[in-house]
Amino acid sequence: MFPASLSIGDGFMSGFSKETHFCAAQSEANNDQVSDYDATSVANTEMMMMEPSVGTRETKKDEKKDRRPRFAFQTRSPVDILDDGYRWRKYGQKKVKNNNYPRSYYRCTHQGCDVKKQVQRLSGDESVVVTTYEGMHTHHADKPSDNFEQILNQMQIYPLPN
DNA sequence: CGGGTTTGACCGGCGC
DNA sequence: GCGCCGGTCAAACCCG
Repeated sequence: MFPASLSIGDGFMSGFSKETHFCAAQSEANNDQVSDYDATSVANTEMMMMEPSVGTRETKKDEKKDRRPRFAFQTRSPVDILDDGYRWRKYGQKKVKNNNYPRSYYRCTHQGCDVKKQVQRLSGDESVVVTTYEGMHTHHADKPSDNFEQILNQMQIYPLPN
């Protein structure tokens, strides 16, 4: 399972700084009570979270504010839209190199919350969806809590430098 | 009508 | 400087 994640690694990390750390964890989203969305047909989720790239690029005039946490996790799911309890507005879709499938860009619609995420499906393995979160939510999800939200919450407690 | 998607244009960084 | 590449804008469009 992880050879796969490595191969896609340089694929979807192309937009990130080269030396972004990331460690891996596994979680199993078992959903006995399916609520109202069929995006819960998630078999298992291999997630890796990356630390906010520390001091890697100071090329421009010292931008100290741009270090926002980024998490990426990949999910084996037939659908692209993983409903995590937040409301997203799509603001772009691009085809990236080395991938037949487009990458979608979403932004959190909550006011004052500029969390972004991008969703990309693997070209080699179309059953895997890579979701990348960028930034922290300044509010609570408006959907009732499920596995997803709890996972995200735990991830976002992670310490920030500064 | 209000909010979310679609889609090509636009833009900035980077490598040559 | 130019062109590629990834990310964003925004106008049109869609849909409840």
